[in-house]
Amino acid sequence: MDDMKKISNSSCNDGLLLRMGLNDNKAGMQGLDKEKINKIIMEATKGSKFYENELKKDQQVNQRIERMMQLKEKITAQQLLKAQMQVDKLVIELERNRDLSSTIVHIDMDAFYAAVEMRDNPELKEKPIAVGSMSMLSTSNYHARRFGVRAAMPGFIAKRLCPHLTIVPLNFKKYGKVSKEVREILAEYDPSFMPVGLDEAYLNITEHLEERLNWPEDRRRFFFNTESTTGIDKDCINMSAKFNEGEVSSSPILFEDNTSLMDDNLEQRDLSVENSVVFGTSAEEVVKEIRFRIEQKTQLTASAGIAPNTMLAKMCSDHNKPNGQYRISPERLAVLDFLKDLPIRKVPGIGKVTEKMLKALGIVTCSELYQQRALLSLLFSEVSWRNFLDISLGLGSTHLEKDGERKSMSTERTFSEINTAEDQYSLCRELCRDLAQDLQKEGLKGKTVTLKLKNVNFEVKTRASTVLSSVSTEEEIFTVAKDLLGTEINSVAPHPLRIRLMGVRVSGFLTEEEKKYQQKSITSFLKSGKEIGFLRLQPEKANQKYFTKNSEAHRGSFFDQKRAARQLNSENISPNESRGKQLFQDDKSPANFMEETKKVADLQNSNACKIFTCPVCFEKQSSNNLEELNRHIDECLSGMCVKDTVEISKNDSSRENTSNFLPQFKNEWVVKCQNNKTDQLSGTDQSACVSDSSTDNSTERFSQIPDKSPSKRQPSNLSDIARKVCMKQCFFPKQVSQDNEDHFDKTEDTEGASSSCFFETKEDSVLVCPVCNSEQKTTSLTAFNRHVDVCLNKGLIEELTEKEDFPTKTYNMENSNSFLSGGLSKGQQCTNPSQGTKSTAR
DNA sequence: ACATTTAAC
DNA sequence: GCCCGTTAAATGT
Repeated sequence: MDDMKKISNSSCNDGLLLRMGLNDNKAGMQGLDKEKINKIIMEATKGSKFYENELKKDQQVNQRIERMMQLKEKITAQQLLKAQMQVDKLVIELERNRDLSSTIVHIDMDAFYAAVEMRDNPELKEKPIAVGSMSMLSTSNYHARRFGVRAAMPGFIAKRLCPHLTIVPLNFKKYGKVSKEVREILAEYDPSFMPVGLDEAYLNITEHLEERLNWPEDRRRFFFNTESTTGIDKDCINMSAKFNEGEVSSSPILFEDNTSLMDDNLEQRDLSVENSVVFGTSAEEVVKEIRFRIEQKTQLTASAGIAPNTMLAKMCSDHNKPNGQYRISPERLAVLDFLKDLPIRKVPGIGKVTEKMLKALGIVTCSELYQQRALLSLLFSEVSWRNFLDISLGLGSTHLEKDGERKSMSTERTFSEINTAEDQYSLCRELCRDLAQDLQKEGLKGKTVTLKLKNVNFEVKTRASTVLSSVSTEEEIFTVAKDLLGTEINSVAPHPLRIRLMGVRVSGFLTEEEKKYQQKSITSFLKSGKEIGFLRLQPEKANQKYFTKNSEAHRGSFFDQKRAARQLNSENISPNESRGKQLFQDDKSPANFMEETKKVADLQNSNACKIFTCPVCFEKQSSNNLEELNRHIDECLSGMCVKDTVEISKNDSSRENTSNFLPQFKNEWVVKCQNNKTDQLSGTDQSACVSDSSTDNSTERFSQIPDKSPSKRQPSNLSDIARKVCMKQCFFPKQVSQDNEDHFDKTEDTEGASSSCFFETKEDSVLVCPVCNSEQKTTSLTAFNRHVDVCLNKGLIEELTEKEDFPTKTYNMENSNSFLSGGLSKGQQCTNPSQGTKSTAR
């Protein structure tokens, strides 16, 4: 299937058109020669919008090549020499680490979809067929290939090449079922084999080979399925017949590969038991066995490659297809010999464009690729030329890594021209609906929505937008996508946007930890929070702070639980008093939480409240939809976050306040801001953010004696409070453990009116440390703060060293700085250690 | 981070 | 008349 692909869209590239020829035309089955195929394709395609666009793309590639050639002209002999030395140093290193000890197998089903269709409908057996539609073919059988009918070719062109072509519609369910059958066999040889699509797989049979050496013969004996073999084309693909005829080692298709002569050609194949065959213990024998079993089980044939790494294995499976296998023995020279004259286009990862670019440099084969290694290192990016070097040395991955988490999900549709905005929006909504469904199936939520459009001239555009709160429902995705669509419609106005394809993608998925937080995020918070915040109490300052804090941090159940407990308490304790030590000793029981949850539910059902005052911007928000309100608050807060960051960089005193008191948080904060930057920050603001974090030396905090007058600690405005609140919430979850939970609860509670405790306390008073719970005589607020600070850090270390899933050293204070900056530089999601601690999510 | 391109099946 | 759908990664800005 894969080398049919190479022909796709390359009607102007005649070099590729006849690669696949099976020269043995059967009686009555005419094929077409290369010129004829080319001519027909050209006639069918020339002048079309599609073709025009192909030409345009081709021009772009040519320009790219031209730029490369200009770059090449400027390279001096000196530079080249230097590059040569550097690259060759690397080559030595690579050679030293060459690993030939693994045995990797690549299995590739022959013309898979077509073969399945032919199996299930004997009428098709002798005919040229293709699977797909008039607009696009997925694959074709070998009869059809003689006419130049390939995968990724539109059906209508295929029909011109081969008027008798039968086009069978796709039936993925069926292919999936067959694929599963094959995979069941493969799993026996490598339980962690790696499927690639429905018709391909990589296996690492290194272990199997070792075990197999001790296997008794009977364990390597397999029986013919006489039923399934009867219907198989004896001339071409019936392995069973070959075994039966005893021409096992001389079979022209299956065993023609020279490697089978190298190690086990003398092996006695035991056919003594009726209708059975015993396979040997070599890699070749294992692969023959696999292919035999696949055919017996599915009546379909497979090709296979055996080599020391995946790249070579894949190239090997292509070498003797269909229904053949090939092995590169695990020796350096065997590898290099295989590559010597191999066209680079045969290498997985080298596509049409790369081929063309390299050809412009006179590179066609892998050995030429090696010869030009120095030049390539000067013309291509590091990743590219290193990859080229690996290719030319025959290096590849020697183990199969299972594919990680999915990174995006999308859906797109091609249709006949749609040019009214109305239709486009409703189509967009439909796509969002489909995508939302798929996302929910996998429980995914993402932060980036990408809209893809292809206009009637086949020009493709993508537009993306990253939002603060992740999206997963139709409505949420559509909200973002429709804006993107609107922008595009406006950009061509007053002309209509004429499109033939639309797609929607969601990416930037939440990590597992983020998901946990998300489950009980702002929405659930406000559902419960509104009871005390919006219904019961006037939006006084203290409450505003409270909400700002809680809604901003999308943190989890810890806060929900604490909040619920506190709410009960708040009914007995007036918000303006007892924020000191008394509060620290309050009892919170799990039962309270349950009660509270129930209350919240009741409240929600009652739908009592319609007008809220936003605790951030103070504007009245009329809505009976909590989600909407939450979104508003979210936006308000994020806007404030950004403003505030700028403020931090400008206002030294406020920055010192925070960094002095709870230095850890600042990094958190910056991470948050960085994530928001494109929405709100200019470039300079961004850099302010980054430098802010990089200059924050967390080790200093222990030695540094803060010298801030209490008045300077006074929060000056709401955003200042919000910042503290935000930072604090990022911080607390990672410290929470069964034991000291309550202490933190108190701390958090205090934060609701934090100024009364930490900023307005008279000197010489006794304060209870919210961390260690001990009484601290404070001569100055600074001293008390310092104590809390040290306590917090101690707690942090203890907490984190208990967690097995995170390397302790990462959170060692001496290293925390580099850890945090490392996290920042990646620009990834919050790399806060709290993400890894289980204590935060219950 | 976004947009586009390349490559794969 | 008629040219897919989905994902990942590299590349350019």
